[in-house]
Amino acid sequence: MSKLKILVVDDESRMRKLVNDFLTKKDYLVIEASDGEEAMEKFYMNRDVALVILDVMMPKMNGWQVCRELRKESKVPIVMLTAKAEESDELLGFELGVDEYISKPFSPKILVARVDSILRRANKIESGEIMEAGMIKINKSAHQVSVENQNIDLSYKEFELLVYFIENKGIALSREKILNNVWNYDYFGDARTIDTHVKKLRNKLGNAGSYIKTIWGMGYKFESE
Amino acid sequence: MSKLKILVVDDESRMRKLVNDFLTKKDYLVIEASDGEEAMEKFYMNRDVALVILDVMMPKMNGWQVCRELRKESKVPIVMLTAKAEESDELLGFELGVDEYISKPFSPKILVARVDSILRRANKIESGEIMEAGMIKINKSAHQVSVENQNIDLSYKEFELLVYFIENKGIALSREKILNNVWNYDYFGDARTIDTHVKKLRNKLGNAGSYIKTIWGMGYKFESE
DNA sequence: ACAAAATATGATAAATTTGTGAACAATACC
DNA sequence: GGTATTGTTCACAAATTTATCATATTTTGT
Repeated sequence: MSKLKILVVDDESRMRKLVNDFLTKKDYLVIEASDGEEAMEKFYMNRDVALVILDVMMPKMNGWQVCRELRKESKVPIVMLTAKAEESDELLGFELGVDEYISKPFSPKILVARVDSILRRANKIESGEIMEAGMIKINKSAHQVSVENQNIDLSYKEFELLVYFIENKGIALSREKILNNVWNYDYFGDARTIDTHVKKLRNKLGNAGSYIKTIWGMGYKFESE
Repeated sequence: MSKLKILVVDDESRMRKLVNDFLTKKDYLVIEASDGEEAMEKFYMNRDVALVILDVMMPKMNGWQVCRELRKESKVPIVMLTAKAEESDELLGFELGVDEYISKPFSPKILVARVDSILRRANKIESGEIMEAGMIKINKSAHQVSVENQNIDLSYKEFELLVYFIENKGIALSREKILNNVWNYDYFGDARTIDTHVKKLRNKLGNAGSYIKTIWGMGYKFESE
């Protein structure tokens, strides 16, 4: 399996280097950004980022803002680094969907341990990596999908699309958003191509096809209940 | 959706009660156990436990042992409570597959926030902010509306209109204003169109339909009381 | 109570959006 | 190079939403 990408955002280069070193030692691939804007750019360019480490105090766009922006686009796990351990800050963080909250100064070992823990929990690391949604089971590493324990064949794009749907279940997804995430962000094709893929996917999924709901005038939504 | 079960394991009944109270307030169903053996028993009896909160220091079987036992059986998220904040302990915890590590004394609010966060991540909790107005609940990201906990289907325009009303509740809105905000600003149609949409909305909202008040000679106003 | 004005309602027409099948293009596979 | 598979585009039918209009009902001012 290829290395997992981690995006480290901090304005202090010393801090970035420290974190980078420890994570690299643990065989992660680290991408750095020195401010919020750069972070968002790098994130768009690296859609397969597995986790983001975010400093709260930064110029231009602070950590909370970056967090909010990221959450509009993605469920990627977020670890916040903060100087002061204010309880209200921490609560705000959890509301925004922060996954972990580490106050400076921290032990790099702990940081790495928490990163490991989050990624393990997010099933990004090894562990068969099986996603379930209703009667659909997906083995991501084996690129295998089953419905009611019956294996089905999906093409590459169909598979990607289904995974994206399931990773964002319960969320209404516009065609634009789907294009940006499942296709490359610089894809300029017709958004209606999604319709065709959805049709095929629904067909191949059989009974589970109805999990993909059409939201008229808006896009699609996956719901397994 | 039914309540999520949380198993709280601690030998101090005072602590159990404290945690229990806060979690119950947040609408979780709490099961208590006062030592490791009882914890395992209760866990076997309640296979649908969504999360375990575990004190480290306990007689008979300490927290680490319980953790190990649980991990043999299940991937249920585990939160460890510990008196001392020893780094080595924490590292051991992560190795054992502990999801979160909170050192005493802790703020109950933080505990609840972390529990929420873990369950949200585990996809047990529907994510996304929810707007409420009287008996109406709106999950904007899911593009879903419920009245008295019963989901209802709204068309795109109806949804937009309702959101606009609720975002401006208590404020009298002229037709012109509504057109400019819910329709495109360059829409030159009949303002009477709104009447029709309001009618449909009131209809679909059922009992909550009366929240949309007519202000004669002026427009409409949303009020949920 | 009555007329005038405004809103509610129901039916219907118009406009949009989506589903679908087929053609075409790109890519991977022998 | 040829063939099979996958991905994209397009056109048209089907589905759904939205706008319009005529009519009924309600409100207001006198």
